[in-house]
Amino acid sequence: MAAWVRFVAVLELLPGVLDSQLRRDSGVTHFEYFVMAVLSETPGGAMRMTELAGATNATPSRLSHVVARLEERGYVERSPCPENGRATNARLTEGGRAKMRAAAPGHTAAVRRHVIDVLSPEQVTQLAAISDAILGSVAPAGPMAEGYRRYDGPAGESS
Amino acid sequence: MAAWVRFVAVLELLPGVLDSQLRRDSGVTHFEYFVMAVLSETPGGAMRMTELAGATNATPSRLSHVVARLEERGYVERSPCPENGRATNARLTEGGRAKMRAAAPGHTAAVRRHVIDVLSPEQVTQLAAISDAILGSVAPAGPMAEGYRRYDGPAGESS
DNA sequence: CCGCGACAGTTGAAGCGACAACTTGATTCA
DNA sequence: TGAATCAAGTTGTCGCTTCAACTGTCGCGG
Repeated sequence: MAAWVRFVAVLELLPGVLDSQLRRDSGVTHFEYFVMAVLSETPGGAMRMTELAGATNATPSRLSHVVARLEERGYVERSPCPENGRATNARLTEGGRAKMRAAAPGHTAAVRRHVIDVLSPEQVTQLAAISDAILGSVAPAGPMAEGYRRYDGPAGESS
Repeated sequence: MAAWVRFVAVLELLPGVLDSQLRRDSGVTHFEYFVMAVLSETPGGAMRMTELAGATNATPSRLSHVVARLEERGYVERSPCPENGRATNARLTEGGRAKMRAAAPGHTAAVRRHVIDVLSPEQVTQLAAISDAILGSVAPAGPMAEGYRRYDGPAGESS
């Protein structure tokens, strides 16, 4: 029970801290940053909306709103998929890539300072296993099933 | 960084799952439930707003809005503090207590199903320690007291 | 006694996310 | 072929959180 109360506090506070840092320093939310980070790591530079929604653990609706805002600011471009008339491809623009380059150092520093650096290497490993276990019970019941699994294999370079 | 990506997914998905369960089964949000839970555990049954904000990791503004909604629904009552004219005491009503009794079983079951039961006892202990460490860097003045700050500026080294 | 700053809490506007309804393109099958 | 069905996204609305500004109170120095 004590563990749960502390964990709830983390769930409540940490997103706000990360959001604040990115918004203050770079004018983007953490989720916007994460969306652009995922896009910046795709080989082709473009990704279909549903796939992007799965990779970012977002509902299609949320992703649509966010990408619309990012497009308005010139960080992302949307274009209808040639092969699939109902699909849409999202692609990071050069401006979006520049925004990422500018925002990444501050964000990674914040993540390290608030999470990674305060944990021992074993605790980081433990956190990965714990997160995995929780995701296993939460993701199937959540809005996005199986989406997080695309991060199972390789160790990504995001954030 | 693989650990971080998984943890971000948990931060993104878990609150939504808990919120959904409580909202669907009991018509309250997770934060509303948490506020009432803290109130229900106070010896006197009442608590100052600032103290309650600290205990629930919320900003004064957020707590004010939430308590106003809870008061409208008859779950909480506010009364000016006799000793301190500028302070306000929040107290759980009998209706609020009944709401808690009705909502608690489903919520604790959800917490167990999605978090506690999928972790080993050692992992629960590890999660408590990890949460504690993160809280230490995220809420420098401590979440149970005032002095809660959202972001205290860049202090780390950029890589 | 009065003014000034800090404290406790509230309020209103703006932004973001959830939910549901909708549009449009693909698929299935008789 | 053509209607029923499903999939991919989008949109509109509503509720919650945040931010800044505000009201009222306490404490203190002059």
